[in-house]
Amino acid sequence: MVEGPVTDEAVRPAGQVRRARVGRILKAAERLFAANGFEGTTTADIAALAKLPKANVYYYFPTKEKLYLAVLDRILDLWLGEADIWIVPSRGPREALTNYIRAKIDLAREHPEASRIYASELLRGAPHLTGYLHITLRNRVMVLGKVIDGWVAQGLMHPVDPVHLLSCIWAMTQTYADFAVQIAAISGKMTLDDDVFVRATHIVTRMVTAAFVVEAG
Amino acid sequence: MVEGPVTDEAVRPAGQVRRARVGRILKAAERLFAANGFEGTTTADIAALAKLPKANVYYYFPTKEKLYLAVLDRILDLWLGEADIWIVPSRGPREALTNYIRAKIDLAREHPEASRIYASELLRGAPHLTGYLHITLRNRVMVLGKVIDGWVAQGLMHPVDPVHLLSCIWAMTQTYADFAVQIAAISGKMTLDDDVFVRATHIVTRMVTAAFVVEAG
DNA sequence: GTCTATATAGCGATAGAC
DNA sequence: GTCTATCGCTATATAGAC
Repeated sequence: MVEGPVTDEAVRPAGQVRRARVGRILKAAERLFAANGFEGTTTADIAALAKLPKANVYYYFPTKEKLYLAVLDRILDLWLGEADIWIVPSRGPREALTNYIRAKIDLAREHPEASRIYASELLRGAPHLTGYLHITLRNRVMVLGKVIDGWVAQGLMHPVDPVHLLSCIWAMTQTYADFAVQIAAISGKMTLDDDVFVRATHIVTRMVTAAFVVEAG
Repeated sequence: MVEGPVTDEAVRPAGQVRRARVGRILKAAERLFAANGFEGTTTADIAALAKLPKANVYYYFPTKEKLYLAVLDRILDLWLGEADIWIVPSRGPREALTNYIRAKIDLAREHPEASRIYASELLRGAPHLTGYLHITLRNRVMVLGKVIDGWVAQGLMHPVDPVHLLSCIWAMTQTYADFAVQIAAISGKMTLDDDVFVRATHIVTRMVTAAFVVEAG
């Protein structure tokens, strides 16, 4: 209470070290959880990849599970990010869906490890995502569904169940992250290159628009 | 060497016990690996679910990994099973793809745990499936691709890269097994009922045929 | 062939020096 | 705030009785 700035000056430099190390730990954890799953990853591995002593990891994250939840939180922020902004009534369904699909494919290409952790969580029955799935995501789907229903009512789209349409779009776009090794194998490639993502964007867009977007004119 | 049937009679009943127990172990292991992953499943859990002492599991399967590989082998047999028979030149693409998609959705509904174990394996980079992916599956895709290319050459289909078409079909059909909890959550259901699978079959078929099958007449 | 009892290793987590 | 050394537990795997 004596001097205001004291605590600030004492805390801020330490806070920067903290931020940097927490960031390193989260990044290492994301890589390893994506590659090996929760139980398949050891805290020693995470510490080694982050180039920190193991006990230091426990200083910032009291348990392995808390660390995992922190990783998951960042992923949900990504997931709830930009793509949805395209689905608004003012755009036609063709433009909206085209851009939405492009955004989702970009996400799969730029954050494949995030996608894999999310997929792992769903495969296991999503024990840490019940609130997210039943409240946050469900509300999002209902909002997007209203927009789609509106286009249907205007005769711009053929009738379609938004839940299934969105599930299929997510499945197709995320498969290029989650199952990349299978797609690479059947393509005879070692890894997915830009060409694959360009073609993926086209084919997914084509399937969705051909099936549900009413021809103009 | 004294009597021929002796060994037969001595061995066959034992062999039947063996088959029954091995079957119980494999079934329990499949359930648990699907729910918890390889590292998340303990041999004690498997033994308990199979209602056998733990050491008995080790009698039939020398290591946990060998047991996992046995489970995986059964899944690959399922995966390489019936669906592909629909993709033959003599049928038109509409009939072929419609039945192929129906078969894949049926597989997802009837064997969701198998699908989840396979998905887990791909997520981890498929360390146990390199031969399957690069040889067996790749050959299958090349055979199916030839049929599709043939339909394109005949003007029955619009040009399409078979690798992407198949990847998208697999993604959409398997998502109803792998990510069932997400689809249930956004639908406001506790579990996926028959209605969901019927709609799924329709929407996936519609997307594929609308985009790539040339209109008859 | 079957099962109990146990060896051994590796992991999550912590105590305590600095 | 940071790190070394270590604890306690759990899980795979086995030895050996029946």
